Amino acid sequence: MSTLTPVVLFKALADDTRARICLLLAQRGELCVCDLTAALAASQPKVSRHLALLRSAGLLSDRRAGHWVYYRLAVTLPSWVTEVLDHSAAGNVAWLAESIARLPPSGCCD
Amino acid sequence: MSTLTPVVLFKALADDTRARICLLLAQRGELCVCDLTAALAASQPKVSRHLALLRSAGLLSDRRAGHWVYYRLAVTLPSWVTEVLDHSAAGNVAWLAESIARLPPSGCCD
DNA sequence: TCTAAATATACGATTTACCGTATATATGGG
DNA sequence: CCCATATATACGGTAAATCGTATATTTAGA
Repeated sequence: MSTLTPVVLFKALADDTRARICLLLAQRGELCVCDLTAALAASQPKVSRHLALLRSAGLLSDRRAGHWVYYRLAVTLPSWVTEVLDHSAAGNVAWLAESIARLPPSGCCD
Repeated sequence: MSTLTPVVLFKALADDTRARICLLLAQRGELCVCDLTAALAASQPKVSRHLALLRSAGLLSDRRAGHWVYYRLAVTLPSWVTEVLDHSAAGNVAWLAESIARLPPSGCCD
């Protein structure tokens, strides 16, 4: 796990899929892979690959519950990272809404 | 000039040279190309190329004064972008200090 | 223990990003 | 005008990122 310098963070977020995942999680707290796959309208391997990258960058943590794996922002995140994510999410509500609209109303795993 | 979505911003910052330029400017306000070249210990074409990229992304504005060209963060920046830059600069003082240390004490153009 | 569903990884192929070097442009002074 | 300085751009070449497709892994339940 490398140190979370500005460049490391920005590289991690420098992709549409990953930026949306992180801002969605900043807003929603926790989502499972199938929710994210739906929200992003992307293929499952694509989403998984990007989740793995974010996880190994130290940005996300995962939790398995039965068939499903839930992702959230890592709790140990430096405060400046949290600020970056929160302000980015707050300042781009319309942009994020495109993905939120595709989220199953009450989660995909009912 | 494209719209400044999260990904566009993060891509712009996803490079050591560009991240340092932007955070230096967030902290210092205005710097000329030769100052930046010194601070980053990088070649002049390299710095110029990255400055051009940041300028055409709408992040920076430039001002010519005689031989020198001064760069600063664009004044029209959305507030969430300013927040991202300010928090990143504030949360990475030690990382930024490596570059600050190379800045000529009173600017390169005396 | 066999199967189906959810998620993760592997592998090439293609695109994109970055760099060094060379060259162009602009500015002010002699 | 011509020259020196500061800055910008052009051109390949190389490295890195991303993707689609195929396959592996994990889990719960019949």
